[in-house]
Amino acid sequence: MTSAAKGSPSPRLTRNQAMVYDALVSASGAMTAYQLLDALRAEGLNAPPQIYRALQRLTDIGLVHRLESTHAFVACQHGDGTGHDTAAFAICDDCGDVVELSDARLARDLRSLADGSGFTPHRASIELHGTCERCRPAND
Amino acid sequence: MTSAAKGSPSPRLTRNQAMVYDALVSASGAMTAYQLLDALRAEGLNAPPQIYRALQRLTDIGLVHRLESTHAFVACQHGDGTGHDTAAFAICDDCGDVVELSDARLARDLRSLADGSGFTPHRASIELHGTCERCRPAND
DNA sequence: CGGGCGAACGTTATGATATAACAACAACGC
DNA sequence: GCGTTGTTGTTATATCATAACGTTCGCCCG
Repeated sequence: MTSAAKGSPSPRLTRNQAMVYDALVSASGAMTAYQLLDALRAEGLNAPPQIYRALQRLTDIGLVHRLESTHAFVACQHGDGTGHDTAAFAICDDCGDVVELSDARLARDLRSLADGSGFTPHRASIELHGTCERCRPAND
Repeated sequence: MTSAAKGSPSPRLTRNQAMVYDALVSASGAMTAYQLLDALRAEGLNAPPQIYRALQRLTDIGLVHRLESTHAFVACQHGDGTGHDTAAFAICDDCGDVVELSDARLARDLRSLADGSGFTPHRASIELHGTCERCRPAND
C-alpha cells in the first residue's frame, strides 16, 4: 500500500512524508514519533526532526491525527475529506487500538457550547479513553 | 465517575498538595508542572516529582484537570461536584485563558457515539482551541 | 541553460515534559 | 515499641519535541 494521494487537496508527499505515512497506515494503530523513528531507521531516517517534520506536514494536510493524550500519531481513518477539526478518538487503554469517530451532532453541540461562552473554536481535540469491544470482559 | 466524596469536598490535602493547588487557583489559569515548580521553589519544592505527585493526587480527586494538548494543569472551575469525566475546555490560543465547560448533552452524545462502536469510555479529554471573547477581533 | 528561491533535508545539540528508584520519616493501629 | 502505610526529598534518567544551521532539491523564469 502506497502513499497515493487521496481526494481533493492532497499535494504529493515527499519521500520522508510517504515513509512516515506508510508506516502509520501499516501499523493500523497509533505510534509515537520515536517508534516511527525506530521503525524507519532501516530506511534512512536517523533523527527526530525528520520524523516530526513529516508528521507536522501530514497533520497539516489532514492525513494524520495527533493524539494529545498519548503523544502518539495515527493515520486518518476517514476518506480524507471533512470533519477533521472535530474528529473524536476512542482509545483502548487495554490494547492501544484507536478508532476515529465523527459525528455531526457532537460537532454541533461543541460549537454551541463554545458559542455560549463567547468562544470561537478553531480546532478540537476529543479523546475517549476506555475499553474497546474486543477487550471488554465477556460479562454483560 | 463522581467518586469524590460528597460529604467532604476536600479530602484533606497534604502540605505539598495544598501548595500546588493554591498556586493553580491563584494563577486563575493553566500552569505547566515546571511553571509550578518555579513558582514554588521559594516555598521549598525543589524537584519535579514533588510537583507531579501532588498533581497526580489533585487530578485523582478532581480538584485539578490536566490539559493534554498544552501539557498544563488547571484548577477545576466547577463547584467540585460531578461532570469531571466529560468536562470540556475552551483554551484561548491568544491569551492562554482556559474556561471549563460542562454539558450533559455533550456527555450523552459522546457516550452514544462510543456505544455505537462498542467502546466503553472511562474518561474523556475534550479540548477546544480557538479565540476567547476578549481576544476576538472586534469586527465580525 | 542556469540563476534564483523557497521547501525539504540531514545533522547536532538542546530544551521541555515526566517518571523510576530509594532512603528517610511521620502517622496510626495494635 | 513495632510494623504498616503513605508522603517526602533527592538523584538520576527516560521520553517527547524543537532550535539552529548549512546543504540539497524542485521548479519557475529570465
